[in-house]
Parts: sequence; C-alpha cells; structure tokens
Amino acid sequence: MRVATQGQAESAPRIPLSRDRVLRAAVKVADEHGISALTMRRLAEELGAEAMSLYYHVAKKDEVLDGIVDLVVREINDVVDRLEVSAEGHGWKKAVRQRILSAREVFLRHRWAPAVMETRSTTSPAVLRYYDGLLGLMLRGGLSHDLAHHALHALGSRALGFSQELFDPGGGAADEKAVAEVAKMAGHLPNLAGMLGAIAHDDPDSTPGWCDDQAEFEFGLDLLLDGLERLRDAKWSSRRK
Amino acid sequence: MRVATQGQAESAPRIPLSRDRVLRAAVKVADEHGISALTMRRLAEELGAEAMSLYYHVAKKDEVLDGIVDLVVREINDVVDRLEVSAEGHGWKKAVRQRILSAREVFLRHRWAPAVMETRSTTSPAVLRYYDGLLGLMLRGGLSHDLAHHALHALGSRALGFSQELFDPGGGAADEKAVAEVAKMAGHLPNLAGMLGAIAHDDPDSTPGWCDDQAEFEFGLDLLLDGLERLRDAKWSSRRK
DNA sequence: ACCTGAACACCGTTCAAGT
DNA sequence: ACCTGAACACCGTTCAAGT
Repeated sequence: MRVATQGQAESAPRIPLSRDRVLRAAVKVADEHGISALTMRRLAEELGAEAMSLYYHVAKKDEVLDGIVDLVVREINDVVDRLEVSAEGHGWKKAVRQRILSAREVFLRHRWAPAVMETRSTTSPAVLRYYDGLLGLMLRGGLSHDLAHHALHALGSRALGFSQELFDPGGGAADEKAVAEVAKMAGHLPNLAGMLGAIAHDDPDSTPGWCDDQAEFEFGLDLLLDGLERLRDAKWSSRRK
Repeated sequence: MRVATQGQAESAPRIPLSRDRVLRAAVKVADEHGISALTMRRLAEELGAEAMSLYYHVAKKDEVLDGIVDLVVREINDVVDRLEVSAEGHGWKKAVRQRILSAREVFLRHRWAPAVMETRSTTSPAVLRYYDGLLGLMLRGGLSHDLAHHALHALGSRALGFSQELFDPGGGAADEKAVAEVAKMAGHLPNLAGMLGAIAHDDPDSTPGWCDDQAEFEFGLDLLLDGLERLRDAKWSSRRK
C-alpha cells in the first residue's frame, strides 16, 4: 500500500532537465559506478529521460566531461576559499601545503576525476582560479615570479592534489599485485626484492599490502616545498641565456 | 604498368600474423595516427587482415594495450642498459638523472604511451625491471632502503620520464590557449596575469607560446634529486611510529 | 593451426517529428 | 521551448564455419 512518502522512487520525473542537473547527475553516476558507466544512455536513465534529450542541454559528451571536471574543481575552490591562512614569511609553505592537501581530499571523493581531467583539452576557468590562488600564496611568501612559475610546473598535478602512482593505476589492489610480482621474480629484481625485505625487517607490522598513499604523497610534496624554500632563500633567480 | 619493385604496397599479405606482429603494428598505428585511431578493425587493416583474425593472437583489446606499453618500456630498458654510468658516491644523482631523461626521450617518441600506461591495471615486468635498476643506482649512491622507497614514490611518473603538465593535456597548443585565457580573465586572475607580465618583462624574447617543457621537467626532477641527496647526507631515516 | 563472415550488444550522435 | 523514436556509423567481441 502506498503511504504518504516524499515520492522519490514513485513519482520522480517532474522537474525539467537542465545543463546543471545533467552535470550533477553525471558526477553522481561516475562517483557511484565509475567513469566507464558514464554513457549518455545511462546518464539519461539516471535522470528519468531519454538519451537524446540530453543533447538539448549539452552539445556533446565532451561537454559533459568538461563540465564534471569543472564541478569538481569548483568544489575544491569552495573548500580552499574557506581555509583563510596567512601566507606571510615562513607561513607560505604551510599555507600551500594545506591548500593542496585540501584539494586532495576532494579528489579522493571523486576518484575518476584525475584521469578525466587529463583527457580534457581545455583548461577550465576553475583550474585557472585555483592556480591563481596558489600562486598568490607563493608570491606573498617571497618567491619571485620566475621561481613561482617553475614551482607550478614542478608540482605538476601535485598542485591539485593528485600524483601518478605507477603501481596503482586501476585504483585497486595493484600495489599488492606488484609486490607479489616482485616476490615471484626476485631473482631478476634484486634491488626491489631487497628493499621489500629491508622494509619488512624494519617494520614487521607493515602489511605487505603496503604503501601509505597519503604519507607518500606528503613526502613528495614536502620534498618539493622544502626545495623551493631553499631556492627562495638562496635568492635564486632564473638562469638567463 | 607493374615494374619489379619490392612488393610492399602491391603484394603484402604473405607473412602470417603473430602476437608480435600485431603489437608492433599497434604501436605504429598509435604513433602515426594517435591512440584513438587504434581500433581492432583499423589495426587489422594495417596488417592486411580482418579484425576477427586478431583474436586468434590476442584475447582482448586490453591485451594489445598491455602489450604496447610493455614494448615501449622494453625500448626504454634497451636504451638505459646501454648507458652504463657509475653510481658511486655523488655520481648517483647524475646516473639517475641521465637514466630518467633517456626514458623521457623514448616517451617523446610514443606520446600516447603515458596516458595508456595509466589505464593499465597490471604492472608490466618491464616496468618492474626499470624500477629495479633505478633503485639499484640509488642504493649504490648511499640512500637507505627506506629513503629510496620514498624516493620512487616521490618521483612518481617522473621516474619513467613523464609528468602531468596540467596545461598541456591534449598534447597540442593548450599552453597558448591557457595563456590567452588568463589574459582575457586578467581581472579575476591577478597573480597569474602578474606572473605573465613579469616574465614577459624579464625576457621579452619569450614567445607567449611559452614554457619549455624539457626545461621545466628537468627543474622539477632536479628539485627532487637535490632534496633526496640532502636527506641522505642528513642521515635521514624513516619516522617510525 | 590459422583465418573469416555474419551477427550481437553497445556506443555517440543526427534528424525529423512530436508536445 | 523542450523532449523523443527511429536510424546511422562505429565500437569490441562471440561463434560457427571455412581452409
């Protein structure tokens, strides 16, 4: 029998489609079922419409992909706008670090986003705004324009909170698989096998499930930030031709 | 009229298919026409066969993708095996640097490879062998197992010679486009606009076509390597819990 | 053992047609 | 103005059938 519920599953298809609704539904599908599930037909289904209806609100699927990347980066901007940390003097490093780690948290909620981002051929305005803010922290921290410019390149995707971990591409248990592979080929991979052994010996608790992604991300990030600070203090300036 | 040529275009379809021929043809198609042109049908055409014939030599398209990544990394291993640089003492940094830049050259010949590599869920043995060699240089250079382990993570894809340049995803003139975008939105992007201005002022010759990818790659790489060396000399050891 | 033709399920997208 | 049904070209892949 039908009780007086908020007719969600029963009577949904009221509200009309819109570009915004399409994009939000696309993020939802990608979050819940992975980016490969994001087809125009599946997306339409999510909205209780037909695939062809989407084309009234977006020109091509590419526009959907551009749009969901934009949504994610705007989510990042919303988060970092709320941080409000001073960036004077030595504080710049802390401020940049905090901003990047906040961005990372957003990407961890949308694990498909980095890969999609890399396929886009245009840079979204939201990305430019994010970079502008990060650059501002560096400049206020005393980095020259030139050094800050190199810094953005050196950080690469790390500036936005993600990095290419070559042993975890699928996002699954690739790490364990790689470890097993090394063990099997230990004879041909003396150094990797030795490293595994040494680490297991030093820290017997460590699951051979292995690396703490967050810790490794922060290690690399700090290595770069420390290096940049040192260059700043050495009054580093561009090697001119 | 038909002259006595080496019947390449005329009488090709002699030699039988094989897994190896399939993979080499796949690399050729991707190199010449981009990864999006690499369909089973197109690949078969390249080989003078039907698409369905390929399935006798490879199980799925995924196997083709795994295979061509493997071919590229083996090309890298062939190149770096020929380098033979000592890695003792302070030489380790030079050796690692040279090896990575050599790997980079190979990727520059196969620009589709980094993106494909990231989609693979299994790590090819060739990649493990490459990492083993790089790790060996670091260990011989005096880095602890633990530091060298972090080093591999920190380098990320840079260890293999590529990095995510966020302003050049499509591989085209995305840089110029981004610069134009910044100019247009200068009011909302004060720091980026200021940086562009400052750099143009310092170096009036610089095309606003802009960044030297190779130089930026090396900047980031050196920042990391210098940082690692400093940690080694500071007798850095893992922060244990 | 090696290759192929027909066929299937599934894409993105067009276009004329509905309300 | 907004949505849809039928249709097209193109995927990866299966399977029974050819030599």
